[in-house]
Amino acid sequence: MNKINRKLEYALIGLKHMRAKAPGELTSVKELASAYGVPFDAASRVMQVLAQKGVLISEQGAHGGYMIGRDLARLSYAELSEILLGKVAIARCIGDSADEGACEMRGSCNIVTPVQMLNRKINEFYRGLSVAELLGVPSSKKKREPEMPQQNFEAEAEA
Amino acid sequence: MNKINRKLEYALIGLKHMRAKAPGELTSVKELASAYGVPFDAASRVMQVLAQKGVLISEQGAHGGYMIGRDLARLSYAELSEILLGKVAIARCIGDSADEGACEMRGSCNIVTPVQMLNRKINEFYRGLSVAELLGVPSSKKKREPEMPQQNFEAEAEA
DNA sequence: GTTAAATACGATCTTTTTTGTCGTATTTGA
DNA sequence: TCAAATACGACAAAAAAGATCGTATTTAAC
Repeated sequence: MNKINRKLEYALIGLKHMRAKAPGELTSVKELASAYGVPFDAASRVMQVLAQKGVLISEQGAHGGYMIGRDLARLSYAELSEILLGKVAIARCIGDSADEGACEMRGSCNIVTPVQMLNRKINEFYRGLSVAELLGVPSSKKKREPEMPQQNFEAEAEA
Repeated sequence: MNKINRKLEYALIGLKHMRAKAPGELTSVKELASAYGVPFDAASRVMQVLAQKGVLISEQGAHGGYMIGRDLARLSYAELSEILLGKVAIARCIGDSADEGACEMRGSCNIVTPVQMLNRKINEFYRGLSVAELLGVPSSKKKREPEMPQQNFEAEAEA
């Protein structure tokens, strides 16, 4: 669950759109659909999930809509991804505890450790990347370019 | 194409297995299938592709098989992934030139830049990570004592 | 109060992607 | 000549992703 899929796209599109608005101003899904061509139902579902998790705040009824409910500088890309797609797992053998035994080759697999390490590195990177940063800080603030955790696969193995 | 899928798994499993062998010693797909439970046909095709690209060297005929054909320290994970899955693309709008216009939302999309930035970072990371490193360098830490018995199939499994 | 516009959400259908299998040809050592 | 291996195109099955439908609920405006 690593690739940016439609859910994640719709989330980012919506968040970027809403971030440009005045505080308290709402955005309807219809607005997103007509502005970006995203499918109404699918995008709607994504916003609902984000609202459940507090990333967005929803107002029901006529003139309802969504607005940003959390400081995006304190929302990591990892967290956003987890909300929509579940834990960041670069392969089957990683997954949530539910899928833990998903791979039938466990036990005879000789690459469990490498895969786990790679997954950990990706995770660290995603966790250190805020959604605000990803979307591009609109103000004049200096943007910190987060780097992938560099090399040292062996060195950090026991960290 | 970012996630480790079966193709990449079979490739890594095979490479790790072959790396433990003496120079010139061949590994048949049948051997991989019985040792790790990987499906013969699927794994076979992966090895064929790797052989076409010079990562492996194939010997046909009876007693044939594959052996490593390139220094894995100079083969990046990015390159391996590209051979099997095409260019590393974290979203549709990135892809190979063929898929370039794959996303119908281009033109109205407000997150092209963020997605490209993220893709670039991932790419850099994958490009700086060698397959040797990923599989765990069997050097300093795990230096093998002078020539243990060679048929160490089971010994390789590290799960 | 009725209506219109919006979110809420379960269920299902469709499409796409991934994965595995089959059939056949070719190579090569014994 | 046979057996064991790679080579490879074509197809089938399975899984995942994505979109849509139906209905309920909320709320502002009239």
